[in-house]
Amino acid sequence: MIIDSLIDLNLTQTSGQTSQPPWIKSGDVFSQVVMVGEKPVVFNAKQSGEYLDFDFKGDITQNEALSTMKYIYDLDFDLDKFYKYLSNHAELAEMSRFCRGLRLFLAPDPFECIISSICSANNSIKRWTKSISDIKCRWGCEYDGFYAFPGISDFSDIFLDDDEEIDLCGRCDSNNLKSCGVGYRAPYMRKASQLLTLETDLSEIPKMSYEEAFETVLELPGVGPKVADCILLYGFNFKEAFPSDVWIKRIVSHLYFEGKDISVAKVRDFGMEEFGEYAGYVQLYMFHYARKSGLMEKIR
DNA sequence: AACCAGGACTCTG
DNA sequence: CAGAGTCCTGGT
Repeated sequence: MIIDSLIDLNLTQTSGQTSQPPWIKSGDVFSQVVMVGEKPVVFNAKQSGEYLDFDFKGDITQNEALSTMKYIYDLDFDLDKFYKYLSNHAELAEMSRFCRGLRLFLAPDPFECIISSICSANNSIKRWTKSISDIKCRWGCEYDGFYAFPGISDFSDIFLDDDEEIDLCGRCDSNNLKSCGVGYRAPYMRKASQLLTLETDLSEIPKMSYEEAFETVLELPGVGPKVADCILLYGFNFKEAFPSDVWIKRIVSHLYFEGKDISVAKVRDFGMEEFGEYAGYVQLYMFHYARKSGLMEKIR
C-alpha cells in the first residue's frame, strides 16, 4: 500500500535518529517487527517514487497498520510547508536541497528510544546502532526472524558484565550488556530501566509540557540535556525539541553567530526560541545538510 | 602504538 | 557554579 506523502526512506533510515537502529535492509526493502498494542506485526517498507510503499503481516487491520506507519515515519507532517519556512530564512534556505524527503523516524517503543539514546551518548552512530541491534537479537522476542526490543522488566534483569554474570550465574557466556560494546554506559542503561519499572511512568510523559517532560527524563541516569531532548523528540514526538551537541553548536555558531564559540546550552535555548514547533526538524536538517554539503569538514 | 572523538557525571576550586 | 578529568571502544 502506497502512502502519498513525500519521503526519502533510505535517508530517513540512515540518519542516525536515536529512536531505534535502522530496520533490516534486504534488497530495497526495510523490515522490522513492531508491537502494535500487544500484537507483533512485521512491516516491510520500500521507496516507490517519492512515496513509501508498505505491507505487513500480523493480526491487525489495514487502518491500524496505516496509522502505525504514518506515526513512525511522521507522514502527516507537512514537508512542503516546512520547505517554504526554510526558504524564507536565508540561513536555512539551502537545506531542503540536500535533505529532500528526510523525515523524523519515530519510535514505536519509547523505552527502546530511551535506552538507545543513553547508548548514543559520547558514541558514534555506527557503534550505538550495532549495540542496540545486538541487544535486540540476544534478549528480544523473535518474530519471523525479526527481534523486538526487550520489555522494561526483562531489560532490568540483564547482567552488566562478565564479572557479574560469573558471580550470579556461576559461569560466563558473555550474556551481558558490556559484551554488546556499550562500555561504561551499561550501568546507566540498566539503572534507567530499573527506575522506569519503579518510579517513572512513561505513559505520563506525553501529557506533560515540554519543560516538565524534560525535567522528568533528566532524572534518569546517563541522561543529560542532549539525550533528554533526543528522547522527547524521537521517542515522544515533541517537535519543539532542539537536541544540541558539538556539531549543532558548530553549525549554529557558523550560520548565526559568525563562527563565534557559543555554549551548547545557549545553542539549545537559541534553537528552541528561534525555530519553535520546527526546532526538531531544523536540527535534523542542519545536521544532514552539514554532512552532505561539505560544511562539516569546513567547520570541524 | 599513542591519540582522538563523542556527552554525562563527579570532583575540585 | 564553572572548569577539568574520567569513563569505553573503535577508529586513525
